[in-house]
Amino acid sequence: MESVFPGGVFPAGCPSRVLLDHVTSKWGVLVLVSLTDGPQRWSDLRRRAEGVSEKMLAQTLRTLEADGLVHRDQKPVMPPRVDYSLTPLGEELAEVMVPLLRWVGRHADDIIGAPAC
Amino acid sequence: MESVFPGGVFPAGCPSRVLLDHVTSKWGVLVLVSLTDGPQRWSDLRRRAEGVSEKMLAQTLRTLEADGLVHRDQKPVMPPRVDYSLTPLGEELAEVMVPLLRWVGRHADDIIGAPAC
DNA sequence: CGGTATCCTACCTGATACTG
DNA sequence: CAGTATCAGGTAGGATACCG
Repeated sequence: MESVFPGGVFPAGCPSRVLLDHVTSKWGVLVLVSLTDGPQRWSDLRRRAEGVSEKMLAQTLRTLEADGLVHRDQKPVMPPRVDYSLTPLGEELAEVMVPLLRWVGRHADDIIGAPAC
Repeated sequence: MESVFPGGVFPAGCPSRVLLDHVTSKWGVLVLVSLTDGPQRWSDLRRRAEGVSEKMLAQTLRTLEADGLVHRDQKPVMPPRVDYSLTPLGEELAEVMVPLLRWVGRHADDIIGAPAC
């Protein structure tokens, strides 16, 4: 592979580092990829991103929403109904993220040494 | 995009989650991508993954080496010389990681709101 | 040069309770 | 249902000093 990031990857404190931290965060990855299956509700995401706490799901969604990657659609009904979905920008990101997740899924058992999953 | 991970992304506690945490860790990403430019020494990596502490660089390299993604080549000379490089598996991973980094680099300024970088 | 060892802090996590 | 608030506890990560 030819040189991709000559002279350092990203400067520290650079916007790229901040965005990278957002999208590669433990729950950011799982939420983004989960949303590739289409709009989902809070409770869907809690179930599909298994293990996420309410606190971290809220925090993650707020960050991704502020970054313009996730859209929050709240219906003014009772009981409340909120749908989360990828924005066009988020879809674009997901397209480069999914291959990474697929690769991890394919090789994880070999690399880590599957403790029954 | 069609359904990619129906019924949840990865089960919690699954090897995929562990490997995902390794390769999407703050410094894991930077080290892996930095090594796409070829073998590099400890001091190179410290400089190119700007901001990494010695502790975290050591920890990150040990994890990636244990996962078979990074190769450590120590020459028995004085002063010591150690070269780190990607294994074939690591190269494969880098190929799906680099598009993500490129995307982040392209959009970071728009999304985060560049504070002079 | 290429690391350990030590300490310390910040954030993540988990549990519980409460609200529109 | 879809969150927010609070607090205790653990762990990832950072700063510093030292070593072969």
